[in-house]
Amino acid sequence: MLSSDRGAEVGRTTIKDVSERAGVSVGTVSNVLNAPQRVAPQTRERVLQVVSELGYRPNRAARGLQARRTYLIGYLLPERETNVNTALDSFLHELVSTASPHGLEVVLFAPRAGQTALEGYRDPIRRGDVDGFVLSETNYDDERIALLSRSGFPFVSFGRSLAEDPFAWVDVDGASGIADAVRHLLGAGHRSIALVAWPEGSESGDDRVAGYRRALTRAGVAPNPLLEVRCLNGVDQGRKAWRRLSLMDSPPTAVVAVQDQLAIGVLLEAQAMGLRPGVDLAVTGFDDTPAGALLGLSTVRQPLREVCRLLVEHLVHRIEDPWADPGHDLVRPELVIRSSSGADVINAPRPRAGSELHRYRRRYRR
Amino acid sequence: MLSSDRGAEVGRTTIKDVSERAGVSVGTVSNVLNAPQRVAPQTRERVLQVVSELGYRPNRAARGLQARRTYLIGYLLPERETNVNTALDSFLHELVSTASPHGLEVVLFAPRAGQTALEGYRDPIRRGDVDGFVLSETNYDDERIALLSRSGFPFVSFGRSLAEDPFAWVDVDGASGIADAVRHLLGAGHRSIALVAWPEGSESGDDRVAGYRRALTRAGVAPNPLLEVRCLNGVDQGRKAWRRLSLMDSPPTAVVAVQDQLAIGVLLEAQAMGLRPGVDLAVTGFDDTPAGALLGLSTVRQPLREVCRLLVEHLVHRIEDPWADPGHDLVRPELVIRSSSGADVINAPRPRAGSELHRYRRRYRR
DNA sequence: TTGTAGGCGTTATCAA
DNA sequence: TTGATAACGCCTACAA
Repeated sequence: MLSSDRGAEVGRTTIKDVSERAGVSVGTVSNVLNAPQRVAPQTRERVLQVVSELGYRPNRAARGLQARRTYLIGYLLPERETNVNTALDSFLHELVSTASPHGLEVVLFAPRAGQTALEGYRDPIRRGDVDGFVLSETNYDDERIALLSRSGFPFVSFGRSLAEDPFAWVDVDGASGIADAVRHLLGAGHRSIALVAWPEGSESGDDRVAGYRRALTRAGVAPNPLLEVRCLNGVDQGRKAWRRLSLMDSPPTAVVAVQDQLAIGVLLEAQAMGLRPGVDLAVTGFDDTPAGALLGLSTVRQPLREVCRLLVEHLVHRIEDPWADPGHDLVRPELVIRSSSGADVINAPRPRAGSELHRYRRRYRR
Repeated sequence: MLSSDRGAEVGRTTIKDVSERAGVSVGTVSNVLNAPQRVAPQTRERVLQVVSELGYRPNRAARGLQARRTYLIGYLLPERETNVNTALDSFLHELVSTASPHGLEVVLFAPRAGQTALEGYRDPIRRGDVDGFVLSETNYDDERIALLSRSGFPFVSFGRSLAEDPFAWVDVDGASGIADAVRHLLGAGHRSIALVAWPEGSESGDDRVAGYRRALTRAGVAPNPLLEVRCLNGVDQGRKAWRRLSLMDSPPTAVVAVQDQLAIGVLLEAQAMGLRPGVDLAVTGFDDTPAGALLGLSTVRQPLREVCRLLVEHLVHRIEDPWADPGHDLVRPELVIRSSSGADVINAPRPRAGSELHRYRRRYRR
C-alpha cells in the first residue's frame, strides 16, 4: 500500500515525474543527482524525498544516449570446444560483481552460426552496444587484439599476447603457479617430476612450462626432456600422457599438469593401473575446476576475484581515457594442496611405484 | 584501405551519415531499414549500398529510447552455493545464441553484497535496463515470480512453480527423465533400485521422485520406502547416501540419483568400497555435468538448446503482448547411457531415437 | 539557485 | 515516394 510498493509498476518513472511532484524543473532534479552542491539544501532534500518515494532511477539508455556511453561492457563467450578456462561460471560471477559498482553491467555475446569469433565483435562495436570488451583465452597472436587495437575500441584482456601496440591486460602468473607446484613436490621428496603440457605455442601454456623448468633448475634438478609430454587439452589426452610416462624405464613419481583436465586424466589412468593418487603417484593440476576438487586434485587456483577487479579497473580507464597508456597486471595464483599430492602424508617416504607399475607394464607393453 | 576497413573507426556511423552520403533524408534511410516497401527500389538500392559501405548499424540505445525498449534481456546469476543447475555455462551459451536472432542480447546481473536475490531484480526493472527477465532455479513458492507477476514485468521461468497467477515457464520433464533411467535399469535386470533424492519441497526434486515411483509401480515393482534416501546436494552427501544404503541387509544393485553430484558421490564411495561401477553397482545421475561425463556416469541430459529456444520464444511474447495468456512448455530430457549403468552390457535397452522427440514434447497453451 | 533549450540517434507521424 | 518534425529520457550549457 505504501508508495514504495508501487515503484515497480509497468510505466517507469521518469525525471519529469519527479520534477512535477517536487515542483521543480527537470534540470534541478538532474542536478540534485549529478551535482548536488549546485542545489539549495532545502530543494535538494525535497527532491531526494520524491526520488525515493517514486523509486526513481535514471534510465540507462537515455543517459547513455546523451553521454555517448552505454554503461555496458561486453564479453564474447568462448567456444566451448576451445574453452580452456573451465571456470567460466566463477569468472562471470566475479566480473559482474566487480563491474556493477562502477555502474557497468555485463552483456554476453556469442558468434552466430557460421561466424568467426572475430566477427562476433564487429557488430556490437558498430552498433555501439557496449563501452568496451573484456577478452579472455587470449593467445600470442590474438587477432582480436589487433582488431580492437586498430579500431581504437576500449578493451582489456585476461591473458597476455604478442602485439605491436601496447594494450591493457591482466594475467595470472602461470609460471610462478606451476613453480609453486613443483616446489611443493620437491619438498615432498620427489625428484622425478614429469610435466604434461600443451603443445608449444600458447601463451599460458609456454608460460607454465617455463615455470616448471625454472623451479627444477633452481632446485638443482636438471629438467629431463623425456619427462615433458605434450598433448592437447582433455581428460583423454591426460590418460594417454600417463600411459606413455608409465612405460619409461624409471617412471616419474609425480606429474605436474598445466590444466586440471589433463591432471584428471593422469589421475584416472594411474588409478586404473592400481596406483593410489597421492601415495604411489603425486599429481597436480591448474585451474581448480569442480571436477578436480571432487577427485581431491591438488591444483593451482587463479585468483579470479582479483583478476576481475583489475580487469574492470583497467577497462574503466580505457573507456574514460583512451589516450592514456594501457596498464597491465600480473597476479600470483595460489597453490591448493589436496590429497592427490599427498596432502595427508607428512614427509611421505618415496612413493613405491614399482610393483603395480610392473604389473601394468607387463600387461600393456607390446 | 577499402571503406569497409574503416567501418570500425572510433566515431560510430549514424543514420545521418548515411542519409547525407546517399543524398536522402534520415527518415528515408530509416524506412529502407524498417519498411523497405515504402521506398522506391532505386533509392532503396542506393541507400543499402551506402549502409554496407559505411558498415552502419542502428544504435540500440537510441532505437530503444524511442521504442521504449532496450532489446536486452536480463539474467540474474544464481548464487553459487544454491546453484543446482551445474550447467550454467551451456545454459548461457544457448540462451545468448537463441536470443540473438531475435535482436535481443543477454545482460547479466548479480545481487550486490548484502542484497537478496529478490532485490537484485528491482533496480534493473526501475531503471528499465532490460525488456524482460529469464529466471532459473525456480521453486515452488518462488518469491521472484510473485514480485515480477505483481509488477507486470515480462519474464519467463526455467522451472515450474506454484503461483496464484499464470506465468510463462519452460521446464524439463524430470519425472519422465528419471522414469527413463529406472526403466533402463529395470531392463538391465535390476529389481532393487534405490533413489537418492533431495529433501521434499523442491519443485524439480519432487518431480523426479514421482518419476521414480511411477516407473517402478508401472513395471509391477513396489517402491520400497527404505530404498529412498534424502539428502542435500553435493558429492559428499552422495557418498554418505551410499554408505547408508550399503548397510542394508540386502543392498540395492542400482542407484538412481536426482543429480549428477549425488550420483558421483555414490559412485566414488562404492568404488572406494571395491565395487565396480556398472558391474557391481549401476548408478545414474541427472544433468550430464562434465564431471559426470568424465567418470562415465549415465545421466539424464536436459535439452538446453530446446529449453532456451522456448524460453526466448515465450519471453518475446510476454514483451510484445503482456496481456496475452502466458504459455508454457514441458520438454522431455534424454537418457545418456554410459559405463556406470553397464553401457557395455549387451541387453541394455537403447535410448530412443531423437527424431521422435517432438512426440514427447507436450505443449500446453491456453 | 533555478529554469529553459538543445541535442544525443532513432523511429513515427504527417505534410508535401 | 520522400522529407521535415516531434518525440523518447536525460544531461549540459546558458540564461534568468
